[in-house]
Amino acid sequence: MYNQKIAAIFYEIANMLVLDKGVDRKFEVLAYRKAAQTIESLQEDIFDLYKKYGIKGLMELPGIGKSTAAAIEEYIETGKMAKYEKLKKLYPIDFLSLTKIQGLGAKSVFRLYQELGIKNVADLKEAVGKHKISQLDGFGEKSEDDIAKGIAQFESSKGRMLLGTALPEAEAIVKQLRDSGLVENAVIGGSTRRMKETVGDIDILVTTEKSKPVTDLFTRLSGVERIIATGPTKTTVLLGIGITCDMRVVESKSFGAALQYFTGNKDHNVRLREIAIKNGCKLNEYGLFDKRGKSIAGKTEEEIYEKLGMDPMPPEMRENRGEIDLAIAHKLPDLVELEDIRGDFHVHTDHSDGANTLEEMAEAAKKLGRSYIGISDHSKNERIANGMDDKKFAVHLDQIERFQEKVSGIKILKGAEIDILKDGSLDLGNKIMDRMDYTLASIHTNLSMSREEMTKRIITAFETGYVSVWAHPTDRIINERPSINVDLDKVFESAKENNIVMEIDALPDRLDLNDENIFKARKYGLKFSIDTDSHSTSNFELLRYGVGMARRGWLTKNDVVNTMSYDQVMKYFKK
DNA sequence: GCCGTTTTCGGCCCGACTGTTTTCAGTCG
Repeated sequence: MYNQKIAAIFYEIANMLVLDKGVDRKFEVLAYRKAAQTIESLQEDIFDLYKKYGIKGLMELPGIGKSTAAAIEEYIETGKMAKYEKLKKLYPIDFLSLTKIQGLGAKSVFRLYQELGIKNVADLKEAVGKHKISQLDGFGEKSEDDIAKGIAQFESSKGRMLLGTALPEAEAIVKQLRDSGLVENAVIGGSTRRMKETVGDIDILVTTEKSKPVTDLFTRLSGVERIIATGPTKTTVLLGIGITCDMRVVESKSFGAALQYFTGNKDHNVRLREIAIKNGCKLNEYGLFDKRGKSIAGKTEEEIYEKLGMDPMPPEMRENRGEIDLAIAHKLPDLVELEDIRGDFHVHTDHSDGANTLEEMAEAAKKLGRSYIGISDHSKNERIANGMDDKKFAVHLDQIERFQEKVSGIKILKGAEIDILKDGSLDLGNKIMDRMDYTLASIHTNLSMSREEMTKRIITAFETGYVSVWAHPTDRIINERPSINVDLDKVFESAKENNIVMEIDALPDRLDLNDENIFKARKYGLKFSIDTDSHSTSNFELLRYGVGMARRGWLTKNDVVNTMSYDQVMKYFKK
């Protein structure tokens, strides 16, 4: 993939342009950062995009214009980018790593290079060890100490944290603040509130009259490792789990404006502020203000959006992906909610690799209010997961049938998670599959096939007529394993023809399909099922992460199969 | 350098905290 390489080069160019004296290149710097962000978060390979649609295709990406598109072309065609090479000769410094150290930006990094010849993190570490930094003008003991801590954090950090780790941590912090009785309001903001699959830091917003005691409490919470910055309205700490947490304090008359602002994302907020300016107003975290500086909204998020001439929207939509235009046109979708989900099709028992029995799983699901679950244990190809062959499945299905008869308060569907083998055939015989109410099909082996082979493999499986749901479609594991290489457009087309449901696997390290692919699949008119992929009774609780992802993909209740009743679902799969 | 239902030129979001300073530039979100 060229994406990360090109993004890194653009970030480096931005860092180096910051240092250009004479003209103010502030906006050029911003432009390169924006371009880098776009490419960094692009789901498809920029190489493919360029080969397919050329330079024009590149220019359709947000923040990519004539110059940056030409630079990308140059890099793909020649392996080099002249502008970058030229700047790098002037500044032979690893800005990318060095600026990741808390408190260091391009300008400080450059000064360290000029004064001490520091080019990379190893050099910096050595200089800190010899106490050379505190001797420089403009740096003191504190700076050196902060840099030392920053290096330690840089070295131990593993990038962005899973939402499944960050959200419970954020909830625990909010609970402690609320329980203290010192706050009127304490809520989660930021990417955690938007249910983004990974989180860079945790944002907490508080309203209180007692800023000082709340700040003191916050900095002394058990999860706090050290204080990075603290003032009357903003405090930043490093948490023991390895990410920073910001707490902002505002008055209650600004609560909505602040929550809106700290929820983001950045691009969404920039657009809102632009709209405010066009209306002769000003929007910041304290409120929406008219020409004379009089506050016209701020107490709630809803009134901010309404005064800006649009419908309020759920946090999960706020990514500047067209939601603002829909809100202005009063055409926002009514997103699916956790309470809408009535069942779960992806459930394992101890008959394959689950930790609990069929009875225990059913009981746990019933307790959480699910009205049905589909049991989907592994097929034989998954030896490591205790996968069953046709014969064992026959016994397994018998057991489910007997259980179906005696259990009350919840319905059980007979299914399986069947491997899609290398040639696209399914891992169980038609006869045993005929006994099932539905099937999940998924890929667990031979993950690194070529794009053409993989696409063909999956479509072949779809065309067997025995696949109800495509489970964890892209097979990525966040921060660990990339997606399979597959032409999703072709696969979605085939799924539509063969009436196959796309799964949104709710496991926090999978979240597969993800929001962007859900977006894409939705355009093909596909249906979805939000499943927990439960391997133990406690996993059912993870459903909210899948629902978050579905909402980020703008799904409504109608798009999601497991919002249907048991009878409707049985009818749906029979079809 | 990017972008356009106010613009193909002239804008580009806005504020908090820090360290090392005597008023602010740098960094961050």
